[in-house]
Amino acid sequence: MPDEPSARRLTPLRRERLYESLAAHISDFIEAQGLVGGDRLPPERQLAAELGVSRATLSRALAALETRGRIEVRHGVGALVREPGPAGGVPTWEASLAARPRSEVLVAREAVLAGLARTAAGADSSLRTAMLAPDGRQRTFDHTWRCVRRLAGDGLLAELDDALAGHAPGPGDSAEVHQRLDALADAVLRGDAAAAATTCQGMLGG
Amino acid sequence: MPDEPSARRLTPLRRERLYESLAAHISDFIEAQGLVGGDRLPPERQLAAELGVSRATLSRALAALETRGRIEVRHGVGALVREPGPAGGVPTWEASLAARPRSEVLVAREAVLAGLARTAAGADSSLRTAMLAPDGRQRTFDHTWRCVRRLAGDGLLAELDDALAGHAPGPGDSAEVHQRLDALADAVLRGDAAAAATTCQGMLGG
DNA sequence: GGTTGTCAGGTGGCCTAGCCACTGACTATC
DNA sequence: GATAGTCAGTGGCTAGGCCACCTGACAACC
Repeated sequence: MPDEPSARRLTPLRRERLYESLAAHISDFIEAQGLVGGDRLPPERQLAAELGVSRATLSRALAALETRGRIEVRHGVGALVREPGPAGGVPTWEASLAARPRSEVLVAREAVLAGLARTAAGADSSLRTAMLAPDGRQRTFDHTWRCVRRLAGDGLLAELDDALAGHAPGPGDSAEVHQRLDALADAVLRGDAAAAATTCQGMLGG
Repeated sequence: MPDEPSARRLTPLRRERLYESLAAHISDFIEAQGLVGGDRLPPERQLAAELGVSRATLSRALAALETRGRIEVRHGVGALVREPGPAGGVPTWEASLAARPRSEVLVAREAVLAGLARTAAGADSSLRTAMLAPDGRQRTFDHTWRCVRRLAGDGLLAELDDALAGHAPGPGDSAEVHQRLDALADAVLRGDAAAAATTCQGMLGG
């Protein structure tokens, strides 16, 4: 099948919804008027009339602006322009983590570790056995941890772990760590969620 | 102006809009039904009728889910579940949390809770006694939790808790929760970090 | 004078009802 | 077989309305 004429193919023309253009328009309006944090936008009824749209559509545009952090809509009060937070806008993982001392990141990751271990202990029994059987188990943090992560799936905790791992390295290969890893693996293997979580506590911070 | 009674000051009680709860509800529904990328949600009219809300409100909930990247709404087609991909750009707290089903947020917050409880148990002994003495202790989740949070300080875990709390409410006031809260408070009071953390496990998810 | 209670006006939240625009599949037609 | 027309189902948007909420002013009370 020839698929090369993509160069001449028309793009699907991503139709923009009215309330989305409206949101952009209002955002421009905020800037043009020089409105700053705390200033109030005109009431919905008036704004809708001036813009020539229904109040429902305008309201959706405002809701969109709110989820983007540009304004704050309060029942009985109105739509308030929001001061762009530190580093302009919505906080990102990176910004938050970079601003914290590593000790805090370690504590946080430890908590995430415990949560993941707990989740892993609740995974399917045969899966746990296949991945963590005592024989052939490698006692490095990275290996054991990969197994636990695999068992725990890729939920929000996993995403957190990824983000945190970039700002705080795992432990080394000391005898104490090995002991902990064995205990962790055994607890997960047994399906003992509480024990698995407890084992993780203090694993990184010493 | 005296400003010290901040301890007794009530929180503004962030009211949740119907369409926001609805969005969370639908997100749960997607997960419960095991819908994956490309699957279609029921049409708006039917969904609205089943959920007992107006179509306008339901539509707003879907719009919210769309801006968060959980679904894609196409005119004339329907609402399609989106595969949770990297989805471009720097990940923000909001985007990451909103794109996840509430169950995952609960699990994550539980892990954070355990970490904070553990930290609180390591706080200064006199502080712990002052805040969590058995007499005069209020057994609501919010109150006990505020004390633990205060004891744990405002590190990265606290920031995480704030972010997560916005996307998954705490537990109610059942007898089982009260029992857990008592156990938690006692563990923190004793300075038993492991017990404090263990008590938190399963507190939110049941 | 300061405090407290009341109330009306303005605001957003949500609803009902409906029309319009878009999409996709089906069906004649050539 | 390919094409064009048709149609049912879908989301987009509008109009008008009621309700819950917040605020500020004002009156009543200490």
